[in-house]
Amino acid sequence: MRLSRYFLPLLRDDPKEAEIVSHRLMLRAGLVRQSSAGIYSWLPLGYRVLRKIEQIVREEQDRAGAIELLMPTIQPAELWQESGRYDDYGKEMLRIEDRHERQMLFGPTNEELITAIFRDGVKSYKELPRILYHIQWKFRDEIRPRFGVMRGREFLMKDSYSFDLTHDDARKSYNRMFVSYLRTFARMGLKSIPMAADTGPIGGDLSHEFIILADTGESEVFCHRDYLALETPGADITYDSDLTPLIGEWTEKYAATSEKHDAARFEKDVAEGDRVSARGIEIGHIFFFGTKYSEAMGARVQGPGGELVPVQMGSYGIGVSRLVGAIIEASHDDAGIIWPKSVAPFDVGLINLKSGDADTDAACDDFYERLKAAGLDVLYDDRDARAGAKFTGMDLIGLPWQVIVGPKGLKAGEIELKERATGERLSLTFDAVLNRLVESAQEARKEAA
RNA sequence: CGGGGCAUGGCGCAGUUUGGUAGCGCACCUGCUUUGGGAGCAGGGGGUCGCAAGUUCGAAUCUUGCUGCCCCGACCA
Repeated sequence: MRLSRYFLPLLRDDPKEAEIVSHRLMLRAGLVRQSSAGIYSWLPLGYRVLRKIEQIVREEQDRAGAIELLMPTIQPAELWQESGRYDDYGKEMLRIEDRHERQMLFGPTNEELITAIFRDGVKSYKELPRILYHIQWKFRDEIRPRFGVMRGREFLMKDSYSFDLTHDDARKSYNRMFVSYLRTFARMGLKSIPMAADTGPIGGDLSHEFIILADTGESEVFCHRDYLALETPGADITYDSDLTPLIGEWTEKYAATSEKHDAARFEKDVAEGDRVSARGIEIGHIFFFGTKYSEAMGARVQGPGGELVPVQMGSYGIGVSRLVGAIIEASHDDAGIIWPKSVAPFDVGLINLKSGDADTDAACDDFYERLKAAGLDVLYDDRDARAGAKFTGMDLIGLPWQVIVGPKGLKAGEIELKERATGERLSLTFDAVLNRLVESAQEARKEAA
């Protein structure tokens, strides 16, 4: 993409409403614009990141055996009256009346709708287990939206729902999602820690929040230091195998959010030097809630003995749009964002240091085509702007690699390759730069596979 | 929802105390000179000062009401 033809409104100054770093950088780097409190438009660059994150989530859901579908944003009130949550949910639910004066709502979550779909489609235990998921916009009319997309009112969420015949089977589904979450976040360069959590209005008795540590996190969290060094399961994980030992490894030591925190136990079970108390950002939350909805809504199947039993259910959420902010919180410096390669909006930024100079233009145009032909996503800064402005802008938007082409280097047949994360700059030939970038892309693909 | 604050061009701000017809920096447009980490000079475009009512010869400025947004707290992917 040529920057001269792109839509990338950068801000030089910090907008005053943005308090935390991810929010500031998202506005400055032209990722989002606020529409109203807690509601954002995703500008082209931000939308690219959002889609990359969404795709990783999707791939790891699919790998874990979940099946994608798509439910609507607008739901009928009756379903929620069936489950009893129409009244329970309170003002956080945006209620809407259609032209026939029918009560509707903008879905804050989808347990009711998915339970209704499942109940109407599945009658036998032979069709279990199933995990269904979708990635769809949700609306929760938060009392106080803040922190940009981290606590918006409208947000993109991946929500999965598991259906099983028995409690034991349901636990297996829970474990699948547990492991897939570890992998999902690791692929985005995030070190997530599963923590015992409250179930809140979703209900149920088994729940983990997936937390990344960050000073700007909304909640206080406590855990054993060992979790920070635990290795994420690889792509070769077999979801059909017994995941219990793996789950054990990730849950045996102390880890809890403030709601579930037990200071006495923390001090007893964890040696002083191993105690981590920090702030954290919740990026995923999984629940097992048994028959809470299937009972209320009559989602029953026939078991092997012909008996009619309510299905055992769980639900599993990932805040996709929140992750954009969370990743920036975890990966930035004074100059701007540092995107992990897996979610970067473009693989590489190509900087023409002297637009208008025939030789430099020709070299850049040619290399731009070569990079694209090699399968790389390139943002080519071909604007007629000064070098300094281009450097600053490119650092701000945080693409993993920068290729810097100017008349001085060209005389020696060399261009520069700069790695955003380390700041390391190398003078290399065009071919060497191309090779390195292709290698980097291949490595990234290998990590994903 | 309780407490606090803000609203003036795309962004950041001054002007409001003491009413006189809107200004600065950046960004944007034109030209010239520049050109490897946010250039210089000159010229230029863009704002019914959040909305409404009131006071006044005259309101960004005073009064009243409303709205939007931000921050702290309780609640939440």
